[in-house]
Amino acid sequence: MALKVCNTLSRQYEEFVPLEEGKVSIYVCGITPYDHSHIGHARPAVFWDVVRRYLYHKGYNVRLVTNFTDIDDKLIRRSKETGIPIAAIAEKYIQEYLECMDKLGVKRADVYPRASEVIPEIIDAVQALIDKGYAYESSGDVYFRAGRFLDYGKLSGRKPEDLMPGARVEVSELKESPLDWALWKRSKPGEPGWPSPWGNGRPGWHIECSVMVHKHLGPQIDMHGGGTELVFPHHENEVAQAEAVSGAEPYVQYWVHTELLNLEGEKMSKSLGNVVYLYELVNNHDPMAVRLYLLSAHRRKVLDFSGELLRSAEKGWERIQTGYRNALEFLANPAAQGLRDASKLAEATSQCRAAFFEAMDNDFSTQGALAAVFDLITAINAHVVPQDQAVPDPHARKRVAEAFGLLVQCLGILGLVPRTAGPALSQEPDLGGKLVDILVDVRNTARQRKDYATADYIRNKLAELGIVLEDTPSGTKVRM
RNA sequence: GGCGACAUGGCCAAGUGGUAAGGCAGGGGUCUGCAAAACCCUUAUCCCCGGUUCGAAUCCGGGUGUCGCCUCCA
Repeated sequence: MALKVCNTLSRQYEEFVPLEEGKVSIYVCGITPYDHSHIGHARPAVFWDVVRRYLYHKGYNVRLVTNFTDIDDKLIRRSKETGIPIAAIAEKYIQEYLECMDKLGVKRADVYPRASEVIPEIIDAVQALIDKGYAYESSGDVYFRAGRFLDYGKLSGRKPEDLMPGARVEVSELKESPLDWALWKRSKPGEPGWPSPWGNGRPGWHIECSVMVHKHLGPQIDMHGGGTELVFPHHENEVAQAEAVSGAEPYVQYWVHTELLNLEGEKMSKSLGNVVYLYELVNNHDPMAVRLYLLSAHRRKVLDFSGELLRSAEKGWERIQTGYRNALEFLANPAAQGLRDASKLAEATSQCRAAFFEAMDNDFSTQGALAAVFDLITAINAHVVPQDQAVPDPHARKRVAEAFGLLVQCLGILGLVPRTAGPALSQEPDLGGKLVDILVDVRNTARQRKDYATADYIRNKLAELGIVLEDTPSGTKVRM
């Protein structure tokens, strides 16, 4: 099967062929750590984590680089307001971001370069652009001459002449043209700066990414990601800078953008006060349910966030885990030798396998892949039944192992990790587990006496503590 | 003003020409002391109007609507 990717540059689905066989280089624009990360930041992170896992599954050696913009106007402003050094602010929010990513099951990137670490490389790139006539110095600032780059506008589909009228571009007498952008900014008093051939200054925003890509991945890369709002001007400018410096074209083979995430229909904005912070979300909800929610729509569609949608994902995630446990318990029990219909389970397994990989190959359609997972769960639950309802079958264990193996593989690619806490607390030697076991015993004794008032009381009280009791033909199950 | 995306059942969401995946919610059943979980059954002709085609949610044209970008932003 061939992987197809919808490329922002061509606006078409293209078969994925890496520059170098067996290797994939990916750069994804990261965050500016001047405040708490919000749910929107998690979308590209989770999406690219899945891409990375899938490419790995397909046998590629994947190298992923994501930056932190730790020099920026917002950080400078924040530092002035609070009196806290820029580096300390950045460090705090970078750590918080990484902790949230860990909880969401996002694997760490191979490199997390920071703008402040590549100042020499940035100065070299800016100098190279000046030398080639693509940039000019003006009162201590250095600007990129947009008009000089003939392909300017090819990524975003904009023509330079369209951008002039009505556009709210920054007007500056220092620029030759309103379209030009700053590669290097002279530091004002009190602002951080680094010595350069043009005086004390700091890098403009766009240049850091091109430089980091070049430094960590080379002049040309396979995939570049980020939110759609970055297509113009950020990525457009990046292309111009990178190709002007290196002469290598295309800078990026596949531009893969993720759509934005809205909050109850509106753009998240601090001024509106409708921001959902990631650390709160991840601490108050099962991070895996959050992850499932983030994967519930294709990356190129706007995703809306609401409590209702999160609850929906939480229920769905519980369902997946129930099926997972169901198969696991069967396999853990050597006496289990029967299924409702072993051949149907086998058939369903192979259909789900095909559907899952077809969806993933189709521009990483995680929602389609999830549909296959849910179908697999349904098949497992329908056929892995209590043994008194099962039909003994010599292939039963093999069939369940296949289905479970596929489930583990699919969840692994999607990065969804079921709770590993055993199905029964009795397997855990801690005091709490033992106490619950005693209560379950007491309750079952009461049930035998038909003392349902006592039985329900115990069940309800445990439920209040988040401990769920389920009576099944094979005994009472305990779930946390 | 320019560029672009999207409009599918109560909510969310697939579908890249052949007769509508999946999740949540709802209804009916099975199971259960009752629950829970699970399983089975059940709810759509795809914004509107034209056109192309044997055949379109899927292609083309025109409307209407929602949203995003063009200024910091995942």
